[in-house]
This record gives sequence, C-alpha cells and structure tokens, in this order.
Amino acid sequence: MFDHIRKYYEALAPGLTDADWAAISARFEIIHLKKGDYLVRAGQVCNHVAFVNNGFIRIYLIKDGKESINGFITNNQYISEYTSFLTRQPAIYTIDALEDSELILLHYNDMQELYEQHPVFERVGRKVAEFLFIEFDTHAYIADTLTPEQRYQRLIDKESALLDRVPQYMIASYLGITPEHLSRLRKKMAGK
Amino acid sequence: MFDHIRKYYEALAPGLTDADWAAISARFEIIHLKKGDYLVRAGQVCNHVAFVNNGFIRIYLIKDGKESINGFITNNQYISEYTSFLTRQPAIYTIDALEDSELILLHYNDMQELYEQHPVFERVGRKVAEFLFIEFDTHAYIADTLTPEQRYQRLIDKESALLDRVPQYMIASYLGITPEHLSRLRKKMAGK
DNA sequence: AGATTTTATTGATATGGGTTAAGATGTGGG
DNA sequence: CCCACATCTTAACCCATATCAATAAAATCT
Repeated sequence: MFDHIRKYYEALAPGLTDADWAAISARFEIIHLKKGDYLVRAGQVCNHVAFVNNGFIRIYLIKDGKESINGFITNNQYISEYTSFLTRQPAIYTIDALEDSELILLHYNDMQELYEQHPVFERVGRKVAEFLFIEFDTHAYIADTLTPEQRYQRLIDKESALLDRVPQYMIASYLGITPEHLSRLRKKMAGK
Repeated sequence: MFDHIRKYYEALAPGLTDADWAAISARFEIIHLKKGDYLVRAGQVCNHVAFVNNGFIRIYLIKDGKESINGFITNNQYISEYTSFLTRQPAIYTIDALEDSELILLHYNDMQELYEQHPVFERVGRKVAEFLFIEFDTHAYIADTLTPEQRYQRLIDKESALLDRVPQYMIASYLGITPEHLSRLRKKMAGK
C-alpha cells in the first residue's frame, strides 16, 4: 500500500529511518475519490497534501464559469492547492478526480508536528517545495514563450500520454486556448 | 551590515542559535553591482541566492531580443534564478541591477554544506522555497485572471512604489503589454 | 543652453485567437 | 440497436492588443 510513497520520500530524504517512516505513515489517511469527486473546492482552505497512489486528478481554475486547467496529476505524484495549504487562505484552484482514484493524505497539523518532531521531514518539505517551484516555473516559461501551436507540439512530443486519457477540449483548456482553436491548429498541422 | 538578513532568517527559523548564525554568516559574500551590471545571465548556471541589502534589481526574460520583466526586487528581499540554482541547469532568466546595489550572496556548495551541518537551515530552505512558490503562484493567478487594465490598476493600488522608480515602458513589460498599449490604457483610465 | 538620446503619446493598420452558430461525428446507456 | 448527449469540426465575424510609424516631451550630456 505504501511502497510507492515510501520510495518517493526516500528519494527526497535518503536519511529516512524506519522510526521516521513509522511516525509519518501513522498519520496517513487513505481516501478514495470517484470520477468527478472533488478533493479541494475553490473557496475552501486546503488542509492536506495528497499523494496519488493511483488514479487521475486535475487542478483547474474557474473563470467566468469556465474551467481553465492548470495540470493533470497521476500515479506517484503529489497534488495540493499548496498556496492555500501554506497560507491557510481559501483555495483559488479546484481539484477533482477525472478517474476513480486512491489518494494518501497528510493533514496540515500533522505535517507541522512532523516538522517539529522529525527534522528529516524538513528536508522532505524543502524538496517538495523546491520541486513544485521548478515545475511551476517551467510551466510559466512554456506558457510565456511558446505559441499555442508550439505548446501543442510540445505536448505531443513530451506529454502524449495525456492525448489518450483526456478529451480534446481539456487539452485545449490545458494549452490555454479554446477547443475551436485547437481544432484549427490540428487541421493546419496535419497538412505538414 | 548583517542586521537585516539576520532578522530575515530569524523570522523564517525562530530556533536559529548564535552558533548557527556564525556558521551561516561566515559563508556570506558581499558584492556590489553598479547600475546595469548583471547578477545572472541567461545561459549561465546560477550559483547563488542573493539577499538585497540595498538597491534595486530586476529579473527578466529575453524573448525575440525583447525584455519581458518578471519582477523587481529591492531591500531585504531574496533573489535568485532559483530553478537554475536548484537544477544546476543554465538559467532562463536574466538578472541585473537597475540601480547600484549591495547584495549578500550564498553559494550553492556552501548551502549544501549548511543543510548537512545545520539542520535548522533546512527549515530556512523550506520556508524560502515555500515563499517563492506562493509568490509565483499569486503572480501567475494575477496574470491569468486579470485584464491588462485590471493589472495596471492593481499595481497602482498595491505596488505604487514601482511607478516612481522605473520608467513606464518597464511597467508595461512587467504587466505583459507593449508601452503603446499601456499609454492608451492610461489615457482611457484618466477619463474615469 | 543646445544637442542628443531616451521615453511617452498618438494614429493607422494588422493579426491571433475568441465568440457564435451550425452541423458532423462519436459513444454510452437503456 | 437506437437515442440522447458529448465531443469535434468548420465557417463567419469580432475584438483586444500588437506592430509600425511619426511626433512630442523629457531627461541627460557637453
């Protein structure tokens, strides 16, 4: 059950002992989401970070009633509305399940206690925050510098698994364009 | 000399002892940049984080030969091309001084040693990464959801110090629009 | 102060991508 | 197997913002 998450933690903090692990894993909460269930709703404070044991999750923004998808998360990845989690302010993004999913949660208060009682956990926290920063920065760079067509080409080259797993209008949302425009781009690119 | 940076660190990690502080501050390097000098150039690996003791710094992207400004950093703030620093890959952003500035640098190797030898430093590293994540996330949210006019209004309301310190074409760059367009927005908004 | 460079404004035109609307294709549930 | 609904495509039109070009105004240098 905890094999993958333990590997994930050990990769971040090689000094993790069995005692550390016991303290951490004792605080895990396992939850199951069905397709369409919410993990975090915009407006609520996000009280946990979640490790995806298996399933498929998305994080998105609701803007004028429309969804703007920021990311897809699958097996052995972490997801949280991390700004809300850290600041204790209402979440801006919404997180829900695109497929039935099993998640391992760590709650805010438990994490604060782990930070106090197991210094090695500070390193895990640091590495997670660093990783999220890098991911975010990379994403922002791509959004800033590539045209929609280039972003779509990049997705085909580097994230093609998404193409088989989500409908095209969600791909468009993730690329930051309308479904109509993606359809036009596809037509145009097919001629090359 | 180190008053401000010490306060900054103590705010992040209240448990910081004099011994910890001595170990950290022994590794500081002070540098002085003149207006126009670079701290990091795109393409180089960024080997340090920098605390601005005093001065005025900007971080920007060069895109088709044009500058696109991501942020301004002034007294008692941290700046780094953090993704490059963490990943040891070439920097994407460029960082230079808009005014003569005094910076306190911590180098990559020194930071790794501090992490090993002074566990309290892990907390500092975690808090810094968390802070940068929150800042970045907030920025991305603003860029994603507000119109250029709303972003300019927000800047007037919340970052008005910038207006006295940088030329308008840099404000435009920071807002993600052309100088011509900002000029038009100003004209339009003046009529309200 | 005059000259040169930098910065800001204004107007005309171009364009990438959004919006709207309609039809075509696909697909899962009863 | 068929219906209903979801998804994708296509076309016409629109709009916000970029681009290009010309001044105008301000700042800086000698």
